[in-house]
Amino acid sequence: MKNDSEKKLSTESYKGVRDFYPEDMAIQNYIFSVMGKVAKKFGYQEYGASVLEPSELYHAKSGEEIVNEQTYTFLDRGDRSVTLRPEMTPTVARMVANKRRELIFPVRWYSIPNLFRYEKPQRGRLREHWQLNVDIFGVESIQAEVEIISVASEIMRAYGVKDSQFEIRINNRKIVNYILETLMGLSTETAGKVAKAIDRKEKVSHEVFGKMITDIVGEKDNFLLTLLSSKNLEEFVERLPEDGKLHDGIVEIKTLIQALEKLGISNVVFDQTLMRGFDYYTGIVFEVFDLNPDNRRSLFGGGRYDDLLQIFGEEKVPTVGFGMGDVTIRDVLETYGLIPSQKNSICLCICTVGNEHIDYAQELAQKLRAKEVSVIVDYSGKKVGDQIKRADKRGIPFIVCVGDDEVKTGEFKLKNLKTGEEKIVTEENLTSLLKN
RNA sequence: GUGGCUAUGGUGUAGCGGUAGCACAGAAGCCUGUGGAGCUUUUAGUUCGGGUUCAACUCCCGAUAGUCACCCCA
Repeated sequence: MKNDSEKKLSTESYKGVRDFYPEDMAIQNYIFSVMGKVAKKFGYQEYGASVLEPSELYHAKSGEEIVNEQTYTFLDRGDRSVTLRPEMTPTVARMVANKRRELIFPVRWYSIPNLFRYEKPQRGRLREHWQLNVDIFGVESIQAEVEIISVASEIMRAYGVKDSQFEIRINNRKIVNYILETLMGLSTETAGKVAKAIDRKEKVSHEVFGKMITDIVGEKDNFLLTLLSSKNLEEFVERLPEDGKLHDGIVEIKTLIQALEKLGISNVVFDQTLMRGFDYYTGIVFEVFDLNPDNRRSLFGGGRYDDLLQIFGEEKVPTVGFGMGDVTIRDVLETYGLIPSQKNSICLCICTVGNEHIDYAQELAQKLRAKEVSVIVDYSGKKVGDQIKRADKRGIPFIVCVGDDEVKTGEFKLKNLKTGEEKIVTEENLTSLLKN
């Protein structure tokens, strides 16, 4: 029981998470439905899993720091360490590894899980978000990249974003890794730092970037700096030394660009500074980039990670996939004005004139519902004018009034609240009119 | 995690060391079988906790939340 000294409960949601009121939920559902529709069209099947995973799953792949400081991790009552999933990839890798011998490869799967990270929230970076994950397992050839990038492109188009409004940037981690580790002889750790620096190249000035590299490598490296400043793929290739491994990497990029071009996807560009984080990518990486002049930014991306299932002691399974966050895409759709207005799911409001007809109205409503019409009854007892006003405010397209006359004759005046138009109808043709 | 900025009815906003205004939204009515306008009435607020002061929404400190930059970005 409450008393005056008791503090009122806050109506705010938990820090960093969102409430979805019906209007927001409708948008969220729209965003998800487009994702699902496109993924299914490409033959991807939906899967799901619990938000809870044993913490070890992330220790195996991610660094200790990320697991300890940026996840929701706690002990359950049986002293097991549990983590709210911060990403879906380990989960899906686990699921694939678990059924490795039963699955028919290539496996095409998608999911739209909610993910958690324990971070200081700010705009566009919350503690809970949803992310479409699309992955294809078991394809070694570049066709997997062609397919996955097609899915990504098709989703953007399905939202109504024009090809001219975004571009797909691609790079090949094979080339970068080979240059850093084999040609330059850097340790895996140092190469990682350089990769991260390269990823930031676009954000900092030439001088600062040069200094960043010099600081990590220990001396000024003109070869790397020149290579990274290449304006296009041709220039990049010219500056590369003759080497079979590098050649293979370049061929992959060229093949991919040509194959996508043939599929009508021509907004693909090579970007030697694209890194996509660091850890598990082993080949082609890509990123969908918003070309909006006011707000040029990376929207989402993915790539090839062939070594992932190894943490489960399984042999490698070549995999290509991407993740697409709901917050970013929602922002883009808002910016471009691409969120369709949501239709009210309620089709009819039955207004009651006098309380004695409420039962009749309820029965009528029930008959209409049996025919799949969404209908509510206004049994407030307020004046008809008020009932209509409320129905209109709710965005309900049609009303009928039920009073003495209607009960007697069985005829109703169906009123369209948008146009104000009224039609006299019987109970039978009420359904057919409302279904249109 | 580090630093900056912000916090006023449900929403959006004024204001001042001395009685917190406005607009929209909500409720009631003008109008007991047909709405969208108008008018009238009305509900509702200084994020929380300390401090300075005769007096704090205002100044100071702390907490919380939001936001921006950095860090990180699975």
